[in-house]
Amino acid sequence: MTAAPKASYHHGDLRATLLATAMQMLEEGEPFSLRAVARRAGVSPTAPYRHFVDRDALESALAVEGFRDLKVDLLTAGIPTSASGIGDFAVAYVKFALRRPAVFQLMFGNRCDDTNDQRVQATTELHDVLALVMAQLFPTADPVALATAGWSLAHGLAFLHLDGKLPANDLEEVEARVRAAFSAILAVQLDA
Amino acid sequence: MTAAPKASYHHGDLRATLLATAMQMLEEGEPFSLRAVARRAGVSPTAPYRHFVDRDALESALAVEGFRDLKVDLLTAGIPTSASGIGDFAVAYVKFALRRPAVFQLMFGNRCDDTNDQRVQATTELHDVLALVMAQLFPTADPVALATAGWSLAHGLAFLHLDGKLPANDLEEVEARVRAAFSAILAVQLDA
DNA sequence: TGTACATCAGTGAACGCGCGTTCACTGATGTAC
DNA sequence: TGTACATCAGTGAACGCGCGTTCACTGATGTAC
Repeated sequence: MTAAPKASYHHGDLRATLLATAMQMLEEGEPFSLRAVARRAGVSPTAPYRHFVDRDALESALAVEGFRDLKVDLLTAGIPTSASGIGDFAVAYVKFALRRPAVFQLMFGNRCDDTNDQRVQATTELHDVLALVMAQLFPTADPVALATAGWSLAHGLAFLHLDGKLPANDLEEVEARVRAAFSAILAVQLDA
Repeated sequence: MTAAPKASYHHGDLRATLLATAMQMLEEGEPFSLRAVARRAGVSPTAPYRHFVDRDALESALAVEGFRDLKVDLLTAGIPTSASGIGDFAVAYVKFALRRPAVFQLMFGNRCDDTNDQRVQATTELHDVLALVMAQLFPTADPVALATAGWSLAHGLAFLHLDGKLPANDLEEVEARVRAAFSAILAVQLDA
């Protein structure tokens, strides 16, 4: 599985190995640290500094990978072409969060004030795509507000499940709850 | 401001002082640790162990305080009696999160599998209240699903703002976005 | 093609840090007679 | 009311931990002549 494009230097491709190792640790729920990643990659504690300026740089690179993967998951679920399609989209989002909680945390659970941070860029991109989708689905509504709402709803469901505040026994239960939440709120009939 | 009900023992009421100090630190964004709290309270690093079995016990007590305060904030905003009232409720929720991010994190950003954990109890209570509210507002809908949706939407908005994924310059901007999100999604007209 | 040199990926020892927690203690407070 | 004692809140030294990061290094690889 370790793709070694050209076994050139000492290790081969330590940068890629470190990223893969770190991602694996995140997925296994192991506590994450530069030293721990190096240890697991079978390399000295300081070797990562040849490839990442500091711990934050590694984290950032992992977050970028996470955003790439999330994008793939969402596109695989399919761009919504109907109101019910939004449910599939949201389910894909929440499932990603539950399958890779530590990665999701890394992607979203950080201040990242820096406007140049790729994490902020990636979320902006997601928001924009959602707005386009909403504009097509509901031509009469405010697409940006709808995009914010849809995203926030999925995001809230993801985090509440992640943190055990909405208890569920299995993934199907979660999926059903996500769909129910979206259809319930979209179906609301306002009185006056 | 330090209420000393009866100056009885050595300190007076160290437990309360520790809680207040810790809460203050959280609100100031200071890194939180047992030692740091003790230091700031002017007491030896081990004194807290007379009142909290371990670090987690202190955290838990702080979270409980947080939930009490959040409840007060929400009730002050007023139980919604109309669809637009939901917006006020959500605004109060998000404002709490932005005003006291570290406390909010402590309350929600934790696994807490333990069913007896007061954090889980508090969230269940919140969910139940919301379901009652929804049942009164929209008698024909599924109140539990609507409660989940409303809560998740507010929760998502809170965390996305907290983590800088929905940039805003001031509180008013956030408030406007929250209201817009709620009214946009509640106003959606489904086609078929 | 062969040799001398430069590069730079990875090493290993060491630093200072703050943490949670233990332990035996001390000394102020509360209580029994 | 006064004294002897028990309680137990807070102390202070010490532990082991893993962390991020620095530094001078070494030795394999790539390159220029």
